[in-house]
Amino acid sequence: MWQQMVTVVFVPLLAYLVLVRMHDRGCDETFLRSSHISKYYMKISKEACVPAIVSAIGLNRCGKSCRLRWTNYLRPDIKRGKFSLEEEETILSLHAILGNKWSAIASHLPGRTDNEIKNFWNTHLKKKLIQMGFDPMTHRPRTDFFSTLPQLIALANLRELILDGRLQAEAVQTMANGAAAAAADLEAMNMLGSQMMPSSFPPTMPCAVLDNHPPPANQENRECYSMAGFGQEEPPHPLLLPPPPTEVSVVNHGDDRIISSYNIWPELLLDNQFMAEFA
DNA sequence: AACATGCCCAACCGCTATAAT
DNA sequence: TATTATAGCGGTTGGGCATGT
Repeated sequence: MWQQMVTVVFVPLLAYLVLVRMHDRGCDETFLRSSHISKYYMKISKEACVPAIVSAIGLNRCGKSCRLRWTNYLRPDIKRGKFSLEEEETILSLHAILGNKWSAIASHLPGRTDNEIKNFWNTHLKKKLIQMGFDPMTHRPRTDFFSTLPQLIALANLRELILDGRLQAEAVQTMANGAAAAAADLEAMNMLGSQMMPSSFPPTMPCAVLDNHPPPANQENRECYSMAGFGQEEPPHPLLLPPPPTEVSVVNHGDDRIISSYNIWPELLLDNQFMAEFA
């Protein structure tokens, strides 16, 4: 009886005290990673023991704070360091499909927390996309005023040069033609943009639905953009687009004969609940 | 050296869903 | 069934640090 109590109650409690205390005093990461005691906390954290522990050791953390600190920082399987190119590409691809579903994205990146991915997105990837001229939410080329600002400034500078008479007549003619074409393109893009996404985005026009499951929002956007013929001349980087529906075949175990096949949105392939029902 | 600025990231906040009582 | 506690999630904040002036 006493032996059981010691094993079940006191050892995990002691382990957690040591873990938190040592970390709060700046214990090194190697200890946390190699230590087997952290696994006890994995068990007890699910059992509402945290508030008792918090009050017992006088930490300035509530249970919730402890849990967050564990999941986002102390957990031994957390991967540290910079994101690799592969991880970056994975995040971009998944974000195109899932949007700001950080936990869903994190589930496909072992060792990375949703918080870490969210921070990486907000501090790096989002800016990167904006600099590249893409809307970070839709992964589509931006059509708003600020995204075309550099081109507008270039046009304004060109006009100044022409008015100053600093350019040769022939060069002026060539550049002016190009500028006029660019301005027409810009105007067309902006007109289309204002028609497609005036105040409410994503657009609400009806789009294709497969197998009674609505397509992901980004896919819906893409369908609508595609129907409007938008962005067809300069397709965005493949990593920025959600992938098309995937064909899934149901095969007979006996003779490998294909019984039937379905088109399923990639987002649903990542959805365990849907796949369980599908199976 | 002192201050300003910008970046990074752990932690916090508020909300919803779920479990326990 | 109603209430309370906890877990999980996404958005946001603020402190520490590096760099620039």
